[in-house]
Amino acid sequence: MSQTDTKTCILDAAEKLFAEDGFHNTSLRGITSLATVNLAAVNYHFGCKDALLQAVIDRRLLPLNQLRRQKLQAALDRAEATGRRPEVRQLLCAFIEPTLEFRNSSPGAKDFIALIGRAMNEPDETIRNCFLRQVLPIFQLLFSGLQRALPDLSENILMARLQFTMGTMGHVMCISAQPALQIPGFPNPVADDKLAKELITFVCAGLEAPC
Amino acid sequence: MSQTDTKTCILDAAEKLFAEDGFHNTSLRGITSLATVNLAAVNYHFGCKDALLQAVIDRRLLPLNQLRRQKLQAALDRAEATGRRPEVRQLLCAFIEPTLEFRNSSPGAKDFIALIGRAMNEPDETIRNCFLRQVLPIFQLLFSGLQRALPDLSENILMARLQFTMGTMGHVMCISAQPALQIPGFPNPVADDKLAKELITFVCAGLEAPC
DNA sequence: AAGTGATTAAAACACTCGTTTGAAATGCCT
DNA sequence: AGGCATTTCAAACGAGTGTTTTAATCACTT
Repeated sequence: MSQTDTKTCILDAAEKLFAEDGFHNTSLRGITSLATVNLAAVNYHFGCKDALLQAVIDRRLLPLNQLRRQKLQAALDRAEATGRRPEVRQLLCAFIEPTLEFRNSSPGAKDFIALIGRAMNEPDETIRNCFLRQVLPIFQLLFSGLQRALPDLSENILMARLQFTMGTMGHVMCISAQPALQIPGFPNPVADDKLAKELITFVCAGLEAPC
Repeated sequence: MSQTDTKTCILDAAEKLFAEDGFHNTSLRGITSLATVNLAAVNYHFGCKDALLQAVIDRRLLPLNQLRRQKLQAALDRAEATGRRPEVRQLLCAFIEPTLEFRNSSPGAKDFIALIGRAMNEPDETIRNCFLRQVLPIFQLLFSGLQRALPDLSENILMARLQFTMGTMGHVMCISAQPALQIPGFPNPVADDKLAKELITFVCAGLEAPC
C-alpha cells in the first residue's frame, strides 16, 4: 500500500467517524481500525489528531470554497457589468448550491457536509477555527455582495440575517447524517434534490423581508 | 451543605461546562472541582454522567416548555374562538420569545440555551434524545398550528421550512456563548433584546414565502 | 444520648486516550 | 545487490476517563 493510499484511507475513515460521532468522541484507534492501518500511521502522516481534522476539512473545503468564490464573483461581476444591483437570490445560489450539490454527490460527501455543518456551532474553538479559517473570506464576499443587493438594510440587521442564514444552512447540512426531526408521525421533508431550492426560497424571503 | 445545595452546585457547574466545552469534552472531575464537591457526589446523586446531562436539561427545559406550550395553546384557542386561522407570527412568538427571554435573563441561562441550541445537531444520539424527548411534543403542536395557518403549503414543504426554522433558532441559541461570526471587520449583529424580533421577522418571511 | 439512614470523603479500579519509541519491512536508486 | 530513505508495525508510556468501593461524617428521630 503506497503512502498516498494510507493517507487517503485515514482521511476517509476519519471523515466518516468525525461526522458520525463527533471529533472528541472519535478515537484514533477507531479511525485506524476502520482504515485498516497501523495506529501510529496517523501521527506519522499527520502529526496529531487536530492536524488530521484540519486535513480532513481542507481536502474537501478548499475546492468547494474555490467553486463558491468563483460563482459569487461571477454574480458580482455580472451585476457590475450591467450597472444593476446584484440579486439576492443569485448570491445565495452561488453560496448554497455548490454545497448541497456536493453533499448529494456521494455518501462520503454527506458525512463531510454534516461535519462542516456542525463545525460552526462547535464549542471547541480549535475545531471551530479549522472551519472558520476557510469560510470567513467567502462569508465576507457574500456579506459585501448582500450589502449592495439590499442597501436599505442597516449593516447590523443584515449581519443578523446573514447569521440566521448560516444557522439554517448549517442545520440543513447536519440533517443529512442524522435526521433529527424525521420522526414517525411527522412528514418527511422534501427530497435532497429539491432541498437547495426550498432552502434558497426560505432564506431569500427572510433576507428580503421588510423591517 | 445540604443535599439540595450539593445537587444544585453540580447542576450549575455541569451546565456551565457542558455549554462551554461540550458534553464529551467535559470531565466529571472538572465539574466536581468547579462545584467544589467530591467526585463521587455525581454518581451518588445522579447515577451516571448521561443522567446528569438529562437532569441539567430537565431542570430548565421542563418549565420553559410548559410556558411555550401555554402560549402556543393560547394562540390556537384564540384563533379557534374567532373562527380565524392562527397567525404565523403569533405561533412563532409563542415558540421563540420564551426561549430568548429566558436566555437573556442570566448568564447561567445563556449557557443552558447554548447547550440546547447545539443539542439538536449533536452527533451522539443519546444526547440528542435528551433534548428531543422534551421538544418533540411542542414541535408537533407548532407544526399542526402552522398547518392551519398556512393551508396552501404542502406538508412536505412546511416540514422542510419548519426544519429551517429550527436550524436558525438553534444557531441563534448557540452564538450566545461563542460568537462564531462576530469577527473584527464584521459589524456586530443586533443586541440581545432586539434579537427575538429580528429572528421572528426572518423566519416568518421564510415560512410565508410563496412556493 | 444512642442509633439509624443519608451524605461526603479518599482511594482505587479497570479502561481508553493521544502520542512516542525503536525495530522491522518496504520501495527505490545506483 | 547493496545502501539509504520512507513507511509500517507492535509495544509501551503516562495521563485522564467514568465508576465503584469502603469508611467516615453528618442530620435527625426515638
